[in-house]
Amino acid sequence: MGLQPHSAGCRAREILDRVGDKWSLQVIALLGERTKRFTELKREIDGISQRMLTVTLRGLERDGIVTRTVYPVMPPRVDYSLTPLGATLMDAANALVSWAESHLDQIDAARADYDARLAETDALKRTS
Amino acid sequence: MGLQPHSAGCRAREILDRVGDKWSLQVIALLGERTKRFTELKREIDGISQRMLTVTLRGLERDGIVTRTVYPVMPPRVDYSLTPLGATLMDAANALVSWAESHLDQIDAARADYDARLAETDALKRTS
DNA sequence: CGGGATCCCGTAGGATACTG
DNA sequence: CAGTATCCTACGGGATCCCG
Repeated sequence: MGLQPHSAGCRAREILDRVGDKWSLQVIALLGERTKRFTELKREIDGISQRMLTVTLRGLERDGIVTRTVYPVMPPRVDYSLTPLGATLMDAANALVSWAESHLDQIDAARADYDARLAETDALKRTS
Repeated sequence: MGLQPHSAGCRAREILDRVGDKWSLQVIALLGERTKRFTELKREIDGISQRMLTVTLRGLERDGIVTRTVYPVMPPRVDYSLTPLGATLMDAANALVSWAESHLDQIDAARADYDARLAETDALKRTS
């Protein structure tokens, strides 16, 4: 189970192909709170275009992660919510988010360190 | 903690920016087995170009997730291995991989269902 | 309001050739 | 062996306009 040699690559790929894009996890997170409308999501996700919100929601709906409910009224009203499957996905994603919250500072430190060493190396090259 | 409303979006983004790319998780998975050489990784990761393996490894090294050890011999020899930080990331990623293993069939089913309904709807349109 | 249709661009990433 | 250097293309995704 888990990150195994042979199967891991492809399985990990498959899931990242679905939720590894720019917006899916944010949509899932917000729908995890409660059912929301299109405009509500758009307002809460900073920087998303309506096109990408539509595309993202369609993809999640197709994968059975969110449900889409259309009310035939004027003006139109569409509700989105997480399916049970979507809820389990959100739980799994939490592990990564938690990891991020507790280790991102270490990554930032490692980066700064790496960049500093690199700059130093480059400086030596220019001297020679 | 976890996938929370406001912080979730950005935190989730930050981690996906680092491991959400096409190859990082596979590299991490393989280095989780043991220390490996460049060519070894290239041989085991199907479809990766040497350019992308280099780029991926550099990024992971910069983020403190893998270490790079160069032996000054001819021909060159470079070993890569997971850092402790990288090991914790691998553990976290396992949650997603496990989820994938147990739910990907549900997603495939949902997709087939969605596509079938869509084709049906389109057929009706063409009739009218 | 909740999209669909177009146009457009930046960039991730593949193929290939060269090097210490 | 383990890269680096170019070149080039596919596609994710933004901006804009239109429509029921």
